[in-house]
Amino acid sequence: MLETTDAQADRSQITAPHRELLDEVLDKWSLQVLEELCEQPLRFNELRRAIPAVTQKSLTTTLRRLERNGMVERLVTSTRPVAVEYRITPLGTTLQDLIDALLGWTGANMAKVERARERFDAEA
Amino acid sequence: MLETTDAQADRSQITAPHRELLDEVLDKWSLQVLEELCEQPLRFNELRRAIPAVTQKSLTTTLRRLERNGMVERLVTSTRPVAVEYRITPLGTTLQDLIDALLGWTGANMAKVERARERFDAEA
DNA sequence: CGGAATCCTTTTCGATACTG
DNA sequence: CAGTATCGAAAAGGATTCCG
Repeated sequence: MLETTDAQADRSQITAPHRELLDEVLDKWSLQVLEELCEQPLRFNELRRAIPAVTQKSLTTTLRRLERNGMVERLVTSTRPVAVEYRITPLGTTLQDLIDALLGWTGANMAKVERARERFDAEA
Repeated sequence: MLETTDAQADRSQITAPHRELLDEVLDKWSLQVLEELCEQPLRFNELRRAIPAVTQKSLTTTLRRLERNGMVERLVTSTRPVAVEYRITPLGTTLQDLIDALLGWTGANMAKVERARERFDAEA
């Protein structure tokens, strides 16, 4: 049978909200921010230093989105110059294994990918 | 000690090429294309129909990138109107478990994320 | 059928300046 | 310190037209 059963079909039946969530949580900067915060809570400028390539604007956007999605929480200490600490939430930690798996995958397959790229670029 | 050992540090020591690869392979359309091709080889217009929201331009770009990275292969049959079939490569299939895990994660946590969003939007 | 080429609109982005 | 506001440049995306 070529037709899938209902039980088989549900794997490809991913709804748009699910994909949008992955987009928000797995993008370039989110991934790096989550990596850092999984290790330890950090303040805004500590994150900037930990991820040198990120601009202040992008970091703000990324943190707001992660906060909105419940991945990180923002703790404000009302001292003289305010101190803002970002830390991973329990929900955020559920992503850690997946992120590790993704990074593990790149580590394991990067060489093959680069050879594929060379082949592709060569024939063009 | 706050300093990480060399052994601990390598988890966060992800190089830029690794992240770029994830960006190319996990983006919005790539994810859906890989899902489809993991199930069965498809032709260009079959993919368009399987992913109604994608434009011809975006699909072309996505397929070229996946092909360049060795995730899919492009098979041209020189019939009268050419037939082009796309199929997942062995390297591409190594991503399937990760994609399934990602989709599983969204399924398991989507409700929590939506509640987090409501809380966040409410206090704003 | 499977695109490439073009045009145009729309996000996105970095840089800069300013604020509590 | 931790942002917001603004502006211009750059990149991405959609619609349309054309081609082997």
